[in-house]
Amino acid sequence: MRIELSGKTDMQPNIAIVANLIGDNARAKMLTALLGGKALTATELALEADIMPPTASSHLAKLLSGDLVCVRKQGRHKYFQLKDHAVAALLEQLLSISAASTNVVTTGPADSALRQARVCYDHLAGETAVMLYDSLLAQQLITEQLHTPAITDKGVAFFQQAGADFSRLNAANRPLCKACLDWSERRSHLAGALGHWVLADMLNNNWASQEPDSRAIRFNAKGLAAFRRRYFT
Amino acid sequence: MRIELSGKTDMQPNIAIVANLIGDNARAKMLTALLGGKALTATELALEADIMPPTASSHLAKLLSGDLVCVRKQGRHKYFQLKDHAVAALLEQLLSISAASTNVVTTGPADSALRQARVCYDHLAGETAVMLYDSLLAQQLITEQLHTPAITDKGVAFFQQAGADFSRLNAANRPLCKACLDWSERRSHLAGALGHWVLADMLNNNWASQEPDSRAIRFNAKGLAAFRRRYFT
DNA sequence: GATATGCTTCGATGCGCATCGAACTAAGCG
DNA sequence: CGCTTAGTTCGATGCGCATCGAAGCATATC
Repeated sequence: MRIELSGKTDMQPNIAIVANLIGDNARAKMLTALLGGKALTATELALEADIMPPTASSHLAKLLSGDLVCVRKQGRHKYFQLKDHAVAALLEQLLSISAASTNVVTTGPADSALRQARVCYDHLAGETAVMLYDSLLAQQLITEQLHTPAITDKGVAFFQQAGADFSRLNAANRPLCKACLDWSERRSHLAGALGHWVLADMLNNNWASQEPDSRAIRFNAKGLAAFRRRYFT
Repeated sequence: MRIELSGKTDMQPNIAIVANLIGDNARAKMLTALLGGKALTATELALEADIMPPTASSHLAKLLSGDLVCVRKQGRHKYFQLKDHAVAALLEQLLSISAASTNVVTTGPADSALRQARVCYDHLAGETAVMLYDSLLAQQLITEQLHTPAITDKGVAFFQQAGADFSRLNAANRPLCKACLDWSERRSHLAGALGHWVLADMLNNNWASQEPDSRAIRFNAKGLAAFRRRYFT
């Protein structure tokens, strides 16, 4: 019969609470693994910290309630990442003091084609998709808040000129813009109706094709040029 | 004599060790007390942390071996202070995160005084310090690149005229100019040997004084005028 | 010397919490 | 509708460590 964290009676320095969260060996390993910027699943983090899944789960729950990490659910996976830049900065400070060596996690398969571009459900994923997402953000064709993207007026004009029919896109019973967490890059790429349109469009234009028996997308030379010309300033 | 901590065989993240040191709330209280910049004796720290001297002694031994504090012996007194600026910066980072997480209302007068001007280890922090930093930049007494400040020739002349002895400042085993991130303002202020000199100078001139049992700095009327006259065009 | 004060070491105690196995829920796959 | 995999909850266990009283040093003052 314990009082949960919400009922912390004494206003003790929360600095101790935060530090104590990082102060556990297993949790520290998880956090340093997350410092790479990539989102990792609970089991990957368990592996990284050399502990069993139940233990990891308990630790992650604490890190969540301590606002050091956040989580994005996707299917039966839960991807964890550092809450914000302040947490990352804090960890870097700690590292600079303790001068520790970090072991980096290697994510994703060795298949470089898959890594570069592939189909994710109905939209483009992989390194190319992540770069695309970043470029759309940089050109302010979309904006992002709390990992949820939205199209801008400028973006609507841009995609209309490219041939997108927003009356149909909006009619679809699904969000127009959605962020999907990339399997190999562990970063956001564009999903939703608009993400689907981008993929369908590039396939229709014969800029690229899907390899048989694979999710890999292979650009042809002319198509890659056209793709770049359109989306990368 | 124990060699436990010194004999950490595993190259596991020392980050956990350091964080764990801060993670105990008695130790956290001591460290935040030391963030005030004053060297404190073991018993004062025990009082600060609300523990008995034996407990404090044990904690201080750990903080020492963890290189978070250092000690100066004088007679039968032992004065403790934070080891270096990195430790102070780390603590401020922690404060900024834990302050954000709990975000209890309370913008009381005590808080606003702290927000305005306070001691950060050995230099001035808070709104006033941030404004000072900006003013020094605007007058080109210092320059900044990638968040690392440096003094200009004009700045050297300025501070020399104000009474600073650069032969001594440079002799100190620490950088002359350093940027410290302010937790309340989220912007840089001046640290390093020069930052220390500025604080020491204004205290010596009786422009301001440090409130007892607090990190807050309170200007008197004449001092504030003098401070403005010197640093703000 | 004697006495007081600052600090540390020692030993005993007890709470906190990290850990894991087993059982359970959730989400795909066929 | 089973089968597989991801993740969580639960209960039991045990180690770590913060804590304090009492005694031991050390350094002062008289």
